Amino acid sequence: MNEYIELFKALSDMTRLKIIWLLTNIDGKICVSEIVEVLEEYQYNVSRNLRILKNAKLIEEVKEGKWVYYHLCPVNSEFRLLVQEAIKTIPESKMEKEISKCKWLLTQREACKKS
Amino acid sequence: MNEYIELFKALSDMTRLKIIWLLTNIDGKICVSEIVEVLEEYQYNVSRNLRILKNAKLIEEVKEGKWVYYHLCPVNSEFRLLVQEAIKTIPESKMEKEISKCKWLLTQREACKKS
DNA sequence: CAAACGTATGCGCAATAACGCATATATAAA
DNA sequence: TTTATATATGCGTTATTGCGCATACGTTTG
Repeated sequence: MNEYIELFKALSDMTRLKIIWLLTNIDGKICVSEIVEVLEEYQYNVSRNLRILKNAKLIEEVKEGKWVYYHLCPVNSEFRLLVQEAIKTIPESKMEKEISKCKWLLTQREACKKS
Repeated sequence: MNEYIELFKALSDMTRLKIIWLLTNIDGKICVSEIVEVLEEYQYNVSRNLRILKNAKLIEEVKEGKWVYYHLCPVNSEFRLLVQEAIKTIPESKMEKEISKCKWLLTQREACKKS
């Protein structure tokens, strides 16, 4: 049972749920400093919560130079799939400020690559 | 967002998840003393956790004489539906002892009514 | 190599949650 | 009306979690 408890515990924190919600909705990867800016949260808190999400096997990290990108783990069970679908139903209106800021950030990121 | 957090928090405790799992799987109501016997947990802990589940709007109570029966709340959102489906996928093997004992108890309850 | 940038983490404190115990309340049975 | 049964809850203690701060670590850039 502990895996389920750990998953629910990981999701029962505002910062962490927002991170997972972001990753679910942008359907891609995002790095620590981007999350920091999007959520307006201290870097050390974001890092710590990312670790908790990683331990709960919700996200995985990919290092790219001095950046660490995080993305959702591939779903490996019906249980996880349904929970992820549930999170997907959380309406954008509850996260409005964050998601718009995030989309802008991702645009910026693309712009950087091109220049 | 707080409603989602509260729901996940309610589910991130072993006793509470077991209670919800039981209610989901027996698809009916169950009273406090039955849960106490099934989960082999102190009565006051069961009562307290039932209150937390009730506050999270996961369960409702129905008083019948000196007994208080609890059952799942009717689902009122896509989110809640998916979470409930997720819990349904938690295999019986993880709760084997509890569910068999529970089924026996419910049989006993029926037998009591008839006699 | 030094400085700058991005990320992670150890430490200590404060808030919260869990739990054991005793007891209160409510209903039913004797 | 006393007693027994079922459930709930206040109190104090302990365990867990979250967070701010300082700082360490790793990579890149100058």
